[in-house]
Amino acid sequence: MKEITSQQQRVLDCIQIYLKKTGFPPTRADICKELGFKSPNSAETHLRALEKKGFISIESGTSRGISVKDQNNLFGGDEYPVIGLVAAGSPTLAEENIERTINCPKSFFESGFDYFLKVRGLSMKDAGIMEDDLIAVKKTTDVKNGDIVIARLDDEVTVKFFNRKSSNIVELEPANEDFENIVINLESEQLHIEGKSVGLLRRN
Amino acid sequence: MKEITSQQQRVLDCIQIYLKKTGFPPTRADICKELGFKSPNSAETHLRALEKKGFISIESGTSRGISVKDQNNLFGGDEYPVIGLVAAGSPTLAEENIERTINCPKSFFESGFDYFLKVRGLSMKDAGIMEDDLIAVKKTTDVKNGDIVIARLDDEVTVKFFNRKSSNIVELEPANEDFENIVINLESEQLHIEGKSVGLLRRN
DNA sequence: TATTATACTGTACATATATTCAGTATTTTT
DNA sequence: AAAAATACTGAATATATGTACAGTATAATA
Repeated sequence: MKEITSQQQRVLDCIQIYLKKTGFPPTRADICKELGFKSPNSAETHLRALEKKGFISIESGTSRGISVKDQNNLFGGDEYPVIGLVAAGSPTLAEENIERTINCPKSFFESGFDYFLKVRGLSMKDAGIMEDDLIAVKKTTDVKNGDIVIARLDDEVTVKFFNRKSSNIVELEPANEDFENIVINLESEQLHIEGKSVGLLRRN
Repeated sequence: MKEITSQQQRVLDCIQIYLKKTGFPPTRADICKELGFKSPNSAETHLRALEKKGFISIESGTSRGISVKDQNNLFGGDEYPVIGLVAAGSPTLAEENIERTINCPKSFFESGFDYFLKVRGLSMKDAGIMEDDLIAVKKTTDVKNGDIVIARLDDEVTVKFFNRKSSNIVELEPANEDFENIVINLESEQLHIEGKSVGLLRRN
């Protein structure tokens, strides 16, 4: 980041104050009005200088297309996708699978996570996981017995307790007596671990 | 704040995401592009509806003159206290009752909320509320039958389903067959509704 | 000394953008 | 049953806005 001149600093301050007050960036004319310039080109040249020095970026041809580069990332929030637990197909992050996104601090769930998975059915109800709950999923294949995992068998995606019985046998256990354990022989069947649950979010 | 429709929510989300990504609000055309509308008037009417309902404000004659009202602003979170569900005494926000705080976007749970309550016991397990879960509590006495309420009887604080049987009789119903309904005669006993659950947060 | 950066005024114009009007259709409320 | 709200398409237009061009002047740099 290069040195900034006092006038450029005034323009940068002006942009930030305007943003805070109105919620959107100023036009060239707005900056002129605020700082007493009489030509929009005064603002323009300052903006170009600020862009060149890396303080802002300007979207060409776009009204109010100024964005201040954030060196002070205060909230560290992020948009996390919500993915529907489709019966067939893996819960990829492809756009067609994303129902919506949720803004949530990065460190909201202890180990960090990658996306929310919307739960279908009640197979884990005794673990307190109900229909339409959002499970915070961390993408990993490093799971231990007792972990709640997101597993894929062929094209079926399911949320269950993970339990490795032996080197070749894995059991996926529901938390609902109406459902049966799923026993998988890794020699004859393919089991894909998408990730594990690191938290849960429910909105009434 | 009036009710928002699902399409209006999509538009509101779109604005927030666009803002986060670019640093400035979208135009009508931008919204159309994002959401697949074919006429800028589709975005316009949604924006007017959102303005009328108080979710955004629009500066007339101003390009990208959309600002999201603070109470809906997903960015810039707040610290919310976590209160232990002590067996005796009401869950006040007094400092000695606050275990810790959690940074969380203001409108993380739809209706807004005031604090997190840490759950003790399993009396609501069939409603998917487990030990150590954090219930997002909105302070209100305006509760309907079927709501999950935080109620105080003498010095005992409890989380239960609310069910008004008649003008004088209220039942507090657990979601666990090992527990009994609590029947309260409002003429002889004091029932204090601290608030209701608007969401739940679990961290593994 | 020539060149580049800074710091402006002023005019002009293409286009980005808000916004109105005219329709159609469905759902919700009164 | 009527009215209002929701949810769009499509076309048209006034204006808000970015941006280029033509100048002037001073300070910093090579």
